[in-house]
Order: sequence, then C-alpha cells, then structure tokens
Amino acid sequence: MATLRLQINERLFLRDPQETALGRKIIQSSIKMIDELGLEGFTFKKLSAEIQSTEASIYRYFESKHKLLIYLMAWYWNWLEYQIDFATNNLKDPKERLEVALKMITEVNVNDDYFPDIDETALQRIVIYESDKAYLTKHVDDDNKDGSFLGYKSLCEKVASFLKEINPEYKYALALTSTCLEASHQQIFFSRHLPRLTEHQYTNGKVHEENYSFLMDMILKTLDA
Amino acid sequence: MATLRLQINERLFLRDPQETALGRKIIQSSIKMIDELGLEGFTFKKLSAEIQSTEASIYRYFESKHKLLIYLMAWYWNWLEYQIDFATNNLKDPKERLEVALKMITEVNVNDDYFPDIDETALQRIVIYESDKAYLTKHVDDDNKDGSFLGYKSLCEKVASFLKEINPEYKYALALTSTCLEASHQQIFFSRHLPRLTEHQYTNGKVHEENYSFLMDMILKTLDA
DNA sequence: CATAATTGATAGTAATACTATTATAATCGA
DNA sequence: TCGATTATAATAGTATTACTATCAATTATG
Repeated sequence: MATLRLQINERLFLRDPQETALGRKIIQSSIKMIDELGLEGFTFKKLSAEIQSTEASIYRYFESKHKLLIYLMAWYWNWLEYQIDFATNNLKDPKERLEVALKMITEVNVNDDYFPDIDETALQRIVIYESDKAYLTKHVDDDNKDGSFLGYKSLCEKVASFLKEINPEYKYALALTSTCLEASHQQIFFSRHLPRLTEHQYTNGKVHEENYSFLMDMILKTLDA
Repeated sequence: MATLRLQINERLFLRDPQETALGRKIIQSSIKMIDELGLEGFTFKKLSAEIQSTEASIYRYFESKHKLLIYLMAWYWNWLEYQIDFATNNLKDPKERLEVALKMITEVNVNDDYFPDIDETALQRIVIYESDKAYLTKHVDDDNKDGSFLGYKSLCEKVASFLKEINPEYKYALALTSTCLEASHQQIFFSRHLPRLTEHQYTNGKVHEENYSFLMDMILKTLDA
C-alpha cells in the first residue's frame, strides 16, 4: 500500500518532522502524550525522556510547545479536508456532498493506513480538548500571518461552498459552517464532561451519530433546504 | 442607587473576595489585567505589584490563577442570567423572551451600575478570549464537582426552556443553546482575528447585531417556528 | 575519506506557580 | 481600652517550565 504525506506549511516548524526518524518520533509520541496528559501536563522534557532524546533536539524541530500544537492541528485539518475531497469526489448532488463531509467531520476517526506514523483517533481527541487553545491567544494575529490556520480556514470554506450550492441566497454560510465545526467537537466534550449542556449521551456510544443528526438538521433547516 | 452582590458558590474561592477591600481590588484589577495581558501573560506576581500587595495575600483568596478564572466566568454567567431574568420578567410570549435573552447574550455589555467594582465590558472580552479555557482541562470533572460551571449550565437550561416552550417537540434544545452560547463569543473572535471563518465584519461595528441576526434566524428555523 | 549536518550531553537562565515563616497592622469582643 | 484574634505584608524559598548556549559525538553526503 502507498503511504502519503501531507504538505504542511513550512513556517510551522524549524525543521520538517516528516523528513527524519527523530522528527517522526516527535510527532508520534507528542500525539500520544498530549492525548494522555493534556496540553498543560505535556512538556518537551517529558517528551524527550519518552523518545530517549533531549529537549535541545526537539527544539530544533519546533520553536515551542505552542507551535507543535499548531502543527498537529494543521495536520489534522489538512487531513480531514483531504478525506472529504476523497469521499466527495464524483458526487454531483451538493446535499449529498454535505452529508458526506459532515459525516467525516463528526464521526470518530479510524486510523488511516496511508499515514502510519499518525494516530488519527488520538489526534481527534486532541482536537476536542486542545484545538481552541491554538488560536485563543494574544499572539493569534502573528500566528495567523504565519499561516497557522490555513488548513482550518480552507476546510471551512470548502464546506461553506457546499452550503452555498444548496442555497446561494443564504447569507451566513461561513458563520454557520464554523459554528458547526466548533460544535462538532464541543458537543462531544460537553456530553462527556458537562452533560447538562447537551442532550447527547456520551454513555450510550452514539454521541457522534446524535451530533451528526443534530448538526445536519440544523444546517438544512437554516438553509431552508 | 442600590448596589447588588451576586452570591457565588463558596467552593470557588478560599476567602470571599466580595467581603474585603483587598478582595475587591483583586477582582477589579484581575479583570483589567487579564483583559490587557491575556490569561497566559497574567500572573499573581504582576497582580500583586499592581494592587500593591503580595502574592501570598492573593493566594489567601484564590487557590490558583485557574480558580480565579473560574470565579470570574461564574460571576459573568450569573450576572448574565440575572440580566435576562430581569429583562424577560413579565414577558408572556416565549419567542419574545428568547429575543430578549439572545439580545443580552450577543450584544456588547454596558457597565452595570449595580455592580460598581466590576467592568462588565472588559469581563465580556475575557469571556470571548478565555472562557473556554476554564473547562478545557484534564481536571474539568473535579472542577465540575465543585460547582464551577453551575452558572453556565443554569443559563443554558434557562434559554433552552424558552426554546422548549416555542417548540416542545424539538429534541436538541440544550445542544442548540450551548452551540449558540459558544458561537456568541466565537464568532466575535473570528470576525476580529480569523475573518475567513465568518461573514460578520468586525470593522463595521455591527458584529454583535449581525451575530444576533445569524443566531436568531438559525434558532427559529431549526425550531420550525 | 573528508566534511558538513545532525543529534546528544550537559549546563544554565529567567520566570512561573506556588508554599512557608515571621512580623506588623487592623479589627473586634469583653 | 485592652487583649486576642485575624488579616495582611515582607521576605524567602522550592520545584518546574520553557527555553538558550556550548561543545562533543555520531551520522550522512558528495
């Protein structure tokens, strides 16, 4: 089977982690550790111990923990957009394309064999818990200038374009899409930790399906489709 | 004019900051400083310098910076719910109640003279930039057990009850409400910092109105109302 | 094989997020 | 008003974090 490689914006790292064994170990283990410890509990020191390297070596790949988070989130959004492209290819009906896209956005990821270094399931959990921290900072404008959020914006525009095809009159396709993208992970978090904020039941194992129904219904009704 | 005091859950602080001059200075200056520096740039050391006190003294009021954030957010959600109660009092029509509530949620706050110590306008900006960080942690379940998020949950349930009155058949009143509450601050952030994620224009000064229209339209259509 | 690039080993720094101790000042009840 | 209690200030100290710097050892490349 072929293995693929996503092209990530060069300004998100100092040295491309996909090019070396050490770089790939950094990515692999940081996903595992951020998933387990949370972003706050995760440090480059712990990571260096885990991969039997040194802090200094990790800093040669990423300027900071925050830049590493941005890299991981960028990878995820790029990957998700590619998944959606792949899955909606050849589909003519925009509504059908929307259905497929929203399915991919809301369902729990299975690991993608095309990218053997990356645990997409763990990465999706990181998206749920940590992705908002990538932009909720005082230096968001600088990060944005470096192209840190291109993947997210591109994905948002793609899905919004499906909405526009369904109803070109609707004025808030982008706002509706970004609201749904955020809700796609927030509702999962709420169902697990703050269950009074949602009807979705984490325990019955169907949160992702419920979330899909909730969001799809909301989008279609809002579009008057 | 009467001044009021919100009753905040005792487990959110070590010593009630509303009871002493020092406590009120802590609240007042932390709002100002978190607004200016961001949560990450804000420290108890800087705060102690600003109010001419010491770190140790501040730690007698709040266990940690994180607990102080939780306190401020709890205060805000309590205040907002009280504002909504006040404004919807005597309104019979649930749709009208919803309109008023959503207005209060989305519009930019004016400072409330009933609470002279608190700059609600700055606090609302903190909600936009920092509120999600109050719960996006590995210890969210412990914080939740301490009642850290009661105010948010209560507000969400109140608004969701308006939706239920409008359409008792709709299954996702809580999910729709929490999605809108989150969107109410996210969209403002996006319009300012990641404008490709929304149609709302921060520059024309009408973001809050646009956001109200966007959300109200979405809610009513989703409810089939 | 020589040279350049990469990594490892080690050390060090300023700042953060606290805790602890003791002294001083303010308040409060008898 | 005195004495006791309590709150605050002053000071010091700790472990950890988020880096930076230096130099030696190793590995890849031409």
